[in-house]
Amino acid sequence: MLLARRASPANFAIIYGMLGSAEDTMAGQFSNSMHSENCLTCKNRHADWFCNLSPQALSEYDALGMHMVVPSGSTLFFEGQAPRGISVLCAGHVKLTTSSKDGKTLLVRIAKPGDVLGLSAALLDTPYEITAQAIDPVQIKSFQRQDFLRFLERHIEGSMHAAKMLNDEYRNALNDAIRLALSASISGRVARLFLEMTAGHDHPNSHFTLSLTHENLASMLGTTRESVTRVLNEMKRKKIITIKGTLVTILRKDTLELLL
Amino acid sequence: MLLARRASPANFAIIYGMLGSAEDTMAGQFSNSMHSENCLTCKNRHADWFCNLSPQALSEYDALGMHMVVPSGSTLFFEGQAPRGISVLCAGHVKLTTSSKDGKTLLVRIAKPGDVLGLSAALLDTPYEITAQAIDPVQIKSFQRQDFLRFLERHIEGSMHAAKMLNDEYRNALNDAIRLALSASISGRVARLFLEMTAGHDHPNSHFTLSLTHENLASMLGTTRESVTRVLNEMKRKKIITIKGTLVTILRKDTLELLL
DNA sequence: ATAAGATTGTGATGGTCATCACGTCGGACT
DNA sequence: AGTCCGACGTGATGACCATCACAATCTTAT
Repeated sequence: MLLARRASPANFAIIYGMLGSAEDTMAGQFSNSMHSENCLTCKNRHADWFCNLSPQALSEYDALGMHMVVPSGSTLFFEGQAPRGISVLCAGHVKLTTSSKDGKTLLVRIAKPGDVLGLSAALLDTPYEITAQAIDPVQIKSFQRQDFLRFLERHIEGSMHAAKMLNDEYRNALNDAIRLALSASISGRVARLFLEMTAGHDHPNSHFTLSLTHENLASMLGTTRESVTRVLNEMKRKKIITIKGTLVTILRKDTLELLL
Repeated sequence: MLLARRASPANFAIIYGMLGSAEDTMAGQFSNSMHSENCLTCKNRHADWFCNLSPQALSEYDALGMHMVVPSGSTLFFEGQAPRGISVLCAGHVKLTTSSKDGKTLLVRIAKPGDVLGLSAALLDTPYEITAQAIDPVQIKSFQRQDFLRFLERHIEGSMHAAKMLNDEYRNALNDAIRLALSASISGRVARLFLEMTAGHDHPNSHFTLSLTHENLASMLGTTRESVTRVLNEMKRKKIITIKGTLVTILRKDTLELLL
C-alpha cells in the first residue's frame, strides 16, 4: 500500500485522528485505488484541474508539495482556525460546511478531485471560513501557504488556474444564496437544487446520483431533515421524480421548474 | 464638464439610455466630482483597488481601457446577457442583483470604487450571473474581454489582484448564503447583517450608515418589505438599535448576537 | 406650494414549516 | 440470530411570516 510521505513538521500532523473514528480502517482501504505519488506521472490529472500545468511548472509544483492520504471522516481543517496550508484534492471527496453557534450547519459544497482547499483563507491570510471533512478516503497534495503563493507569483498559469478555482467557488456560493433567497418554499429549493444537478455535466439528461442523506440535503437547503423527507416523498407521489438508491430521475422537469 | 470618450463601437453604446430615466439630468451632475480620465494621474486610486499597479502595468492598463461616465439609474449589464466586457469602478456605486422569473430579487451586494464588474462572466465566458445598475453617477474604466484577459496573462500583479477580487466576491456570496441559511428568523438575519456592517471597517465601533430602503434590505435578507419594517421597529422599541436618517447605531450588540 | 410618487407604518388572516415525538427500516458487527 | 445505530417516515401543534389592504410620511418635480 502506498503511504504518504510524512507531513512537514507540525503542519499537518494534526489532521490524523482528529475525529479518531477511522484510523483503524485505514489499512487496505487504498489498496486498489488508482493513484500516484508523483504528479508528473499521475494518470488522474484532468484538463480543468488546478494541477493541469505545463511540464516545467508541474515539476516545480510536484517538488513543492507533499503528497498525503487522509482517511474518511477526518477533518482537514476547521472553520475559524488559522490557515495552515493549501491542499489540492487528488482523489476522494471533501464536505465543506459552516456552522452557527447553536449547531445549525450549512453544507456549502462537496469538493471533488481537482479542487483546491483553503485557497481563500490562504490568499487573505485569515481564518478558514469553512470546515473541510473527508467523506471518502482522500488523497491530497499539500503546500505551505507561502510556497503556494510564491508558486502562483512565479507561474502565470498557476494564478490563472487559481482565479478559475475562486471563480467556481464564487459561483457556487452565489448559487447557494440564490437557492436560499429566491425560493421561499422548501419544495422550490429542492427543485432548484435538482435542476442544478442535472444542468451540471453529470449524466446527459434527467438523472443524477445523489449520495447525500436527507440531513445533508436539509443542510444545503436551510431546512430540516423532516421537511426534506416530506417534500421528496410528495414529489415521488406526484411522479415528478423517482429515487432508486442514489439515482434520482427527473420525470417532469417542467413541473419542477414551476416550483421555483 | 468632463465627458467620457466615446465607447468602442457597439460595445458599450447600449448602456446609455437603457433605463432612459436620467439622461437629461446628466449635464452638470459630475461638475464638481473629483476624478480623472487618466489612471496615471488619478488621485482616487487606493491600495486595495484593482488599479493599484506598478507604473509600467498601469500605463498599459490605462491605454487599454476606455474611461466612461454612466448616469445614476442606468444598467451596465443584465443577468443572462452575453458578457460584453469588464469594467473597473472608479467612482460611484453599483447595485448587483439577481432575480427569479416571478420577480423576486436578491440583492447580492453594492459594488464600491475599486471593484471589478463582470469579472466572473468574462473569465468563464458565460452570460452575466447578475444585473449591475448604477445607483449613483458612476465612472468606470472599461475593457474588452480579450484585452483584459491578455492583460492579466501578461501582468502577474494583475492576475493576483483579480484573484483577490474574486476572493472578495466569493466571501461576500458565502456570507449571503450563511445569513440566509443559518438564521431562520428575520430578526436573526437582520442582526447578522448589522453585525457584519459594523465588523466591516466603516466606523470604529457600533454605528454605520445604511443607505438602503426597507425594500432593498428585504431583498438582501430573502424576506418582504413589511417584515423588515416590523423587525426594525421592534428593535428600536426594545432599544437594541437607533436609526437617525441613514445612521444606524447598535446599542446592545450582545442582544443582537443572541438573535443569530 | 401642491401634486405625484416613493417609502414607511400597521392590522388581519391563512399557510407553511420547525419542532417534538415516536415508529419503521436496513445494514454492521458480534 | 439478535442487537445496535443511523437513516428515513409521519402525525400533531403552534409560531412565524407572506400576503393583502390601506394609511401615513417623506421626497421630488414643476
